[in-house]
Amino acid sequence: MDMSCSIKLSFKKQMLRTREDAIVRTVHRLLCEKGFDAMTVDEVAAGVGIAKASLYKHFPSKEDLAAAAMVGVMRQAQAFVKAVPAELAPLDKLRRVTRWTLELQLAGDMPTLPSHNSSLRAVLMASKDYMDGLLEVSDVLGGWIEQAQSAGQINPQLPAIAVLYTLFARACDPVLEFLKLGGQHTDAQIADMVLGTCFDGLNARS
Amino acid sequence: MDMSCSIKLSFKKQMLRTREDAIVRTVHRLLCEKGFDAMTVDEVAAGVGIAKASLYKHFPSKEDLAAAAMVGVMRQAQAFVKAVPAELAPLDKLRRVTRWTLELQLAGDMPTLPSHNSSLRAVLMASKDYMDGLLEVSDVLGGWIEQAQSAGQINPQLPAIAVLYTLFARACDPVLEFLKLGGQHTDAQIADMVLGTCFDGLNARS
DNA sequence: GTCTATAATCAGATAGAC
DNA sequence: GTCTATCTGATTATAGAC
Repeated sequence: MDMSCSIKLSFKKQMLRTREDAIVRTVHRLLCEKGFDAMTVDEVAAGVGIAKASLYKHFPSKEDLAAAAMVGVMRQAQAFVKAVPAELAPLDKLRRVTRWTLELQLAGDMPTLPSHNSSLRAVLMASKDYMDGLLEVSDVLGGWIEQAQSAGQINPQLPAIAVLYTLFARACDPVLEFLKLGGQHTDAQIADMVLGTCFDGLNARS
Repeated sequence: MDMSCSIKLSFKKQMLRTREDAIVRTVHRLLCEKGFDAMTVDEVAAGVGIAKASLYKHFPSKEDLAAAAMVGVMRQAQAFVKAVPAELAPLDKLRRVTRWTLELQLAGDMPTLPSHNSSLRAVLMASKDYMDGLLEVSDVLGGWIEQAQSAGQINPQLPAIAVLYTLFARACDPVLEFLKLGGQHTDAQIADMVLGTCFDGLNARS
């Protein structure tokens, strides 16, 4: 008897979800194109094709808009990490994930956030979805790092956390952008150089 | 006969110079503490102890304030590079300069600018003092890089410009900040780790 | 050149009708 | 939930007296 009602509700929910997906996609695109600071809420509204006030019915602040987009990025990362072939050596797993972040940036598909914005950090850290993803990715990578160190593939004298941060930092490495602007190398060459520098260093191998 | 006049002028100029030095010092401090975006012109005026309108008699814009501070940083860099002992191996010269930038950051003495701000970039690139310093530092480092590559100390397969960018990027490496926040290591240890990772890579040496 | 006071602008967020 | 219209606060920059 109330089937029509439940169908209506589900339909409404689906519409809501679709609308919010459209918002998040626009936010993601703008974060990739110009970064958090340069992105305005007006632009987001215009990009989605709705009024700014409507945006605020879905997300309470600009920071929450960005956080929603970052949850999507983190989900992508979780999916990629899970799909890394288990039979690879730990070092090769780390290289694959790192290369993936480099390629995302080179393709213009990596959002850039200001690392010193405290209100943004607060919202990100208050997001359970984001933090769960970040922690899971960190755990998996951390395990690979320790395995690689035990196997003598990664310098065992480095604290694992330092290795983890160094890999995370590749996801916003300004070297990529500068080399790309130079126009002297293909994206693949740039990725190879930065990946090589990260793992092998600048020194010539002895 | 007009000696008193020329003395007065010189005195005035000296006062002007002193005042502008005070402004630049305050700007430098605020750029180190909070970065360009978070720094407001009101804060600069309050820090110097003068009215905001007076600031604008000395510098035409916020960007020019930052540029003046960056000229000072660039002069420091030029002086440091010049003082590197000529008898060192090229690789060791590069390591010294890189370590110096790491220590500046760890000491909280490195200004942070938003790399995507176009108006700021325009003002910086229009500053002859800044660009001259940047070019000279780049030239000297570039020479050392090529020497180190010829001597087989730095990977000769890497384009020199990629090496240069990689070293410049250490001057704003977020890994330093994260490791410092962790509180598990001293500044010296952090500098050692990042310097080692930069030149030797994450891999265990074969 | 320095000040007080104010302009001008921009962007995040909200009120209230529908 | 969506809209138009507006508020609010922050911030860069300037006018004009002294």
